Amino acid sequence: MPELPEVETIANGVDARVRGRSIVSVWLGSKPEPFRSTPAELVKALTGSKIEHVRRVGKHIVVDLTRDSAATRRRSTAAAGKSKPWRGQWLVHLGMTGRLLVCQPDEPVPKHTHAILQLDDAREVRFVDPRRFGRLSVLDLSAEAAPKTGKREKGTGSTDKGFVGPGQEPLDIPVDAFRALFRGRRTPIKSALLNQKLLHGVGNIYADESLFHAGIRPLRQAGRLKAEELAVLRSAIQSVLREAITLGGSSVSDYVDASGEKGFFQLEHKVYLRTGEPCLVCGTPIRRILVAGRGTHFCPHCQH
DNA sequence: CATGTTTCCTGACAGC
DNA sequence: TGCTGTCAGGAAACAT
Repeated sequence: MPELPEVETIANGVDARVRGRSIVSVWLGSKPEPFRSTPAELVKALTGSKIEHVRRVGKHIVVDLTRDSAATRRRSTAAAGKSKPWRGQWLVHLGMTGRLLVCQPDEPVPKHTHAILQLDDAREVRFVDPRRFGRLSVLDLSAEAAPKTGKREKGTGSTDKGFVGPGQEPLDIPVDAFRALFRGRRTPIKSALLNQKLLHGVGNIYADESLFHAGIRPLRQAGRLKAEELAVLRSAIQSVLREAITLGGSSVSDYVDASGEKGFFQLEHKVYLRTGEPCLVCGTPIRRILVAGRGTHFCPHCQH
């Protein structure tokens, strides 16, 4: 399942392949689940737009778009010659099984393809998602300034600067801010790590792996961890995520990057999906419990 | 507000 | 072989 390292790998791969290209046409499938914006809004924002940049924010892929206002919009009544380009963003969340692929047009279109963007060099960006937990949406950043109150960002973290995600970036957060996230929380630290409104980007695999590296049990109350333990946990999260990015992510399930390549971090997993197998540090069998409805793996000897 | 529980989906896999 | 039942899990909706 795509978490921060997988999304980063995919976003970088797509960026390298399509940056600077324009979207000629858009096809959307008939299943409604993947569309967080309406199909009309998606088509309107994407068609004719230029892809300026593809990057990761939390677990989202953010595609920055521009379009010359003069070219496609009705002639602006005000300032005739010098209209600013329209700006928008395409947000892609891959959910559990989503893929964002850059393909040649003659490659067969797999089942569960929900969106195809045709580029000006004839290649296609395809969104494929069998389980349909993924989500596509668009933001109109040019319109953002005018509507004052009313539609706030409602936790999705969109501002006039565009999408900033629901929480803090695990790789950037200072240690004091990291500690503050968990202050007073009674929920298990594993649950808190999965809460995207606190840190965004960490999912089930990297929560378990980080807690193992930090030597902290997943059921410890988040607000009762010592300052030193939280500092260690933050470092563990960052080193695990960076290592995973370096290796191209974890290919469990059917994850592949933008060109269909698998990652290799799954070979480095110390606890995830190793239930009953010996801990690689002490040999104690890895235990599996359920926390926040998620399979949770830990070493009862190494983690306290 | 904080926290826990249910729901959405399909593919994979166990068991018969 | 092929059917049925179970399960996984991100995030939002819903319940407490």
